[in-house]
Amino acid sequence: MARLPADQRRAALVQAALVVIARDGVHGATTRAIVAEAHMSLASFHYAYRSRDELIREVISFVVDQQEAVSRAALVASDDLWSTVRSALQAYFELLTEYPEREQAMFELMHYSMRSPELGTLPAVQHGSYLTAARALLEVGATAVGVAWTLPIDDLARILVALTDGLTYAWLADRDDGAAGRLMDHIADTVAGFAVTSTGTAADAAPRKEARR
Amino acid sequence: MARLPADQRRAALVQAALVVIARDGVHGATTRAIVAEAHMSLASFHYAYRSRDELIREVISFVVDQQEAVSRAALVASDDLWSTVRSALQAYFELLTEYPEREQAMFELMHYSMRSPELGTLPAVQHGSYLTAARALLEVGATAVGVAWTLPIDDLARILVALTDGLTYAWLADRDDGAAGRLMDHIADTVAGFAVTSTGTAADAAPRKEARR
DNA sequence: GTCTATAAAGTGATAGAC
DNA sequence: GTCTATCACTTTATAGAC
Repeated sequence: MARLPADQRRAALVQAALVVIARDGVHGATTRAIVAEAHMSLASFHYAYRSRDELIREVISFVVDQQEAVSRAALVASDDLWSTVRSALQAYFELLTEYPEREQAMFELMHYSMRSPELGTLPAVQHGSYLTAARALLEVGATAVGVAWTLPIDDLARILVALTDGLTYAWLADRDDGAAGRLMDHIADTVAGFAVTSTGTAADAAPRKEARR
Repeated sequence: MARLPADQRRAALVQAALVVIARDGVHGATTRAIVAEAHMSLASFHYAYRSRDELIREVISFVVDQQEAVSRAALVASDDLWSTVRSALQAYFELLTEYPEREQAMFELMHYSMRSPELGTLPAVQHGSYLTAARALLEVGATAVGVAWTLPIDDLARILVALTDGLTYAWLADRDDGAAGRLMDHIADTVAGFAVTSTGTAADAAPRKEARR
């Protein structure tokens, strides 16, 4: 194996670990499986990392940071609020259906952190980053369409995250695309239902609302 | 160790496994840890079960069945729909805060099943039982108060389950009781918002709705 | 820095005495 | 039916040659 600077080797191991975790779960992400994925020897692993836990810790930190960056880039405001939310959800859902193992890996990493006394603080950070991303989406959507929220944006962000987590969990369990679509419609309804036009009072920023049912 | 009929020994091992999984996670639920919890020898385990996986499979079946029974018993209709939903959520939430490890164990068991080709069908079953429980709650609540739903009850059940999963997940991550309470208020709002009085047309079965915000 | 070889401990499962 | 003792294997981590 070529000689690599330590930090570059560490980065390669983090990437390999992500692949293995997505494929085999956190449980299957042994040091041997990871170094095989990275085409390294077992000793090289312990040259770069003191222990397996130290690597897993860095994997979690990495996905938290990355998560924040990705969701920030996914914000593209449509012409109306409902469509903005709905298409953002659709984009996420398509990512989910294309790489289900990846989303499942996120859940598993979170549960792993919760079990580790040393990593116990990371789930709150990870969830906080989801809330931050949701708030950013809501802010962009609101200013783009010119509406305000009828409840604290932190509360609305939490509702949005809860619904999205539930959507992910349900789809991972039963893979029902149709039900997922109807659930996403409802999520857009919910968000749009909390909007009022800045000037007027009613919430006609949502073209779809709960009609057609 | 006393001589036990096989099925009784199997039941004891399932219970012990649940304790260990709640305490140490699915990963920590080794055969040795489980028999220690059950005060048995390692050989007794393999006398009752062919393999560890066979036990885990039965553990999952057990929690799915139990889950269905528990939620069926928790249905006590209040005077109005909003309160019925809200108090059912509160009861669940208090269970969650008292035994967080138990709820986390449910999630972990589900993820474990998803990774196992042999157990791959169980997550859909487990999720289906959640949906069934939610539908039962909605039916009891509706008939007790005399309302009908403005969308298919299966869709509403899915919304309810998604929100509850999201509630659980968020609280496990950040342990924010206040935010959880506000989220439960919103869930009750959502459900009540889909109700219409059987005679009239408006949905004044909900005393709280989205007001006071 | 990178490798092979190996230590030390843990795992699921089984043999065989009682 | 229940036990102790042990097999065969995998795990993380390290020693030491190069």
